[in-house]
Amino acid sequence: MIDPKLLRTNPDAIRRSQTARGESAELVDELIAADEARRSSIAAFESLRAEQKSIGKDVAKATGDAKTELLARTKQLAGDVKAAQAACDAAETKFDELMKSLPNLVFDDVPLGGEDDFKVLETVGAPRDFAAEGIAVKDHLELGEALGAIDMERGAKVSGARFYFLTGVGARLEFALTNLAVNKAIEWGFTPILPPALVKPSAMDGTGFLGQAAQDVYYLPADDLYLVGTSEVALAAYHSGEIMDAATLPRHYVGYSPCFRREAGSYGKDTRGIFRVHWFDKVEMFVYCAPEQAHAEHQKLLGFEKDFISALEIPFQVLEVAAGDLGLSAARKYDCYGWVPSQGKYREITSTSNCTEFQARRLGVRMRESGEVRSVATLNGTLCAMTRMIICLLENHQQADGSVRVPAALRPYLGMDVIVNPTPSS
RNA sequence: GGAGGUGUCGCCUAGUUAGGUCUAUGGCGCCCGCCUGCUAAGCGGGUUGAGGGCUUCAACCCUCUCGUGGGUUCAAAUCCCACCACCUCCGCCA
Repeated sequence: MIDPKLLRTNPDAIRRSQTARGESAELVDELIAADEARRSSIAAFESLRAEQKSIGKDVAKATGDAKTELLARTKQLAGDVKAAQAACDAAETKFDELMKSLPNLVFDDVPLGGEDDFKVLETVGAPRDFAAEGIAVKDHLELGEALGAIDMERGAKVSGARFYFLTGVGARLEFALTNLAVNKAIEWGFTPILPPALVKPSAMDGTGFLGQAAQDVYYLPADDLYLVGTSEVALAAYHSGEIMDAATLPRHYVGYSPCFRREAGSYGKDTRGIFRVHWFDKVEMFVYCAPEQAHAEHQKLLGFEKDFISALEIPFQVLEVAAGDLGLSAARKYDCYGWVPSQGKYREITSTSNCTEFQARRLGVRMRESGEVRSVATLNGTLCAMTRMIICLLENHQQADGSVRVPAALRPYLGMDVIVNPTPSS
């Protein structure tokens, strides 16, 4: 949720943001009307309530006829108050609903346009010239199956399409990546957290995943719980309803959790291997900070992502996502796209968003600074999404004989310099 | 899953049996002042929180707030219902 005061102080800023996102600006006028209705109904209720309260005290003191008389008056008042309260609730509910459907304010310098209008900020490293090395590029699935690392067939047998087993060195790769990522994050000052992967509707909604993204979310009706699509959800809701001392900000958390995505609407897209799956594990960074610190924190998160990808020696590009492709909560988003040799292109492996106060306001996360209370800003960023990182590792570091070179940073964690074909087995 | 208990303003706590100055008691802590070589102790005063209004600031005003949400009533911390969290015991379980 954005700051409702903006409706009165600077509605044009909201209109501009809506236009940049390619969404209707009419919502702003609806909101202004709803805000006015809400405010006047509150004022009406409050004055009635004040009268009722003061008469109530007289009743307590009065006796005999005077009391009977007062009681008759208060009875009338009670009905009016009840009606005013109902009107008030209705107006508030309507306003809140509209307000919740309004996406975050996009920063003015975010590139305009949609999915394909991202801006490439930087290219780091260069793809290998496999042809010059005389290597026929294999994709991650071919490599992974040969190495006994990935088992898609049994994934489908047990759980269905877009499920997989990581086996042997595949499983070890995930453990190694997880430990490398978490250890790096700890060095950077993050507090590691293992968050729950099932959350209440309030957590899901507060982080903005129940809007247009709702059809991509797994829901357990018997328990009224959602499976998270990212640990961001639980990490953001972690401090919900709390007021934090400003001196304790910024707070850096690094979470590790499974991520569940229905991938509705992506049928037929990226169907091979583990690129687009219903479940994967991810190490995620999350930051709570004062709004004025948010931009600097965002740059830091991006820096950490670049550091991690670089350590794994994956060529990549840094993109700034266009306004029309931002989620509900983000005011700005950077993606890192890693090189996927078998596809001959860069594909998304990390994403970091500055959500400013949008999520914090929905979740009631605030800070107290010299007596003043206001919303914090939240930011999130992928450190390591396992499946996609494994794809990049296998493909970029494959060698002519089908083995895979292990980048130096990962060797101590994986315990090997090169991943070679195991002795054949079923 | 079954049985019982608990939830009050930072922490502890009185109030719930008979609904009404509860505009919530007291202690601890904290803040200000006095006193005092310094500190401690002592003495006096202040201290629920949130949202909104007004405003240069301060002051001030309003609403909400006794786990949450409903209900009864002129009036609810107090009565009724539902839910949530925690604790104890039983059962089940990695």
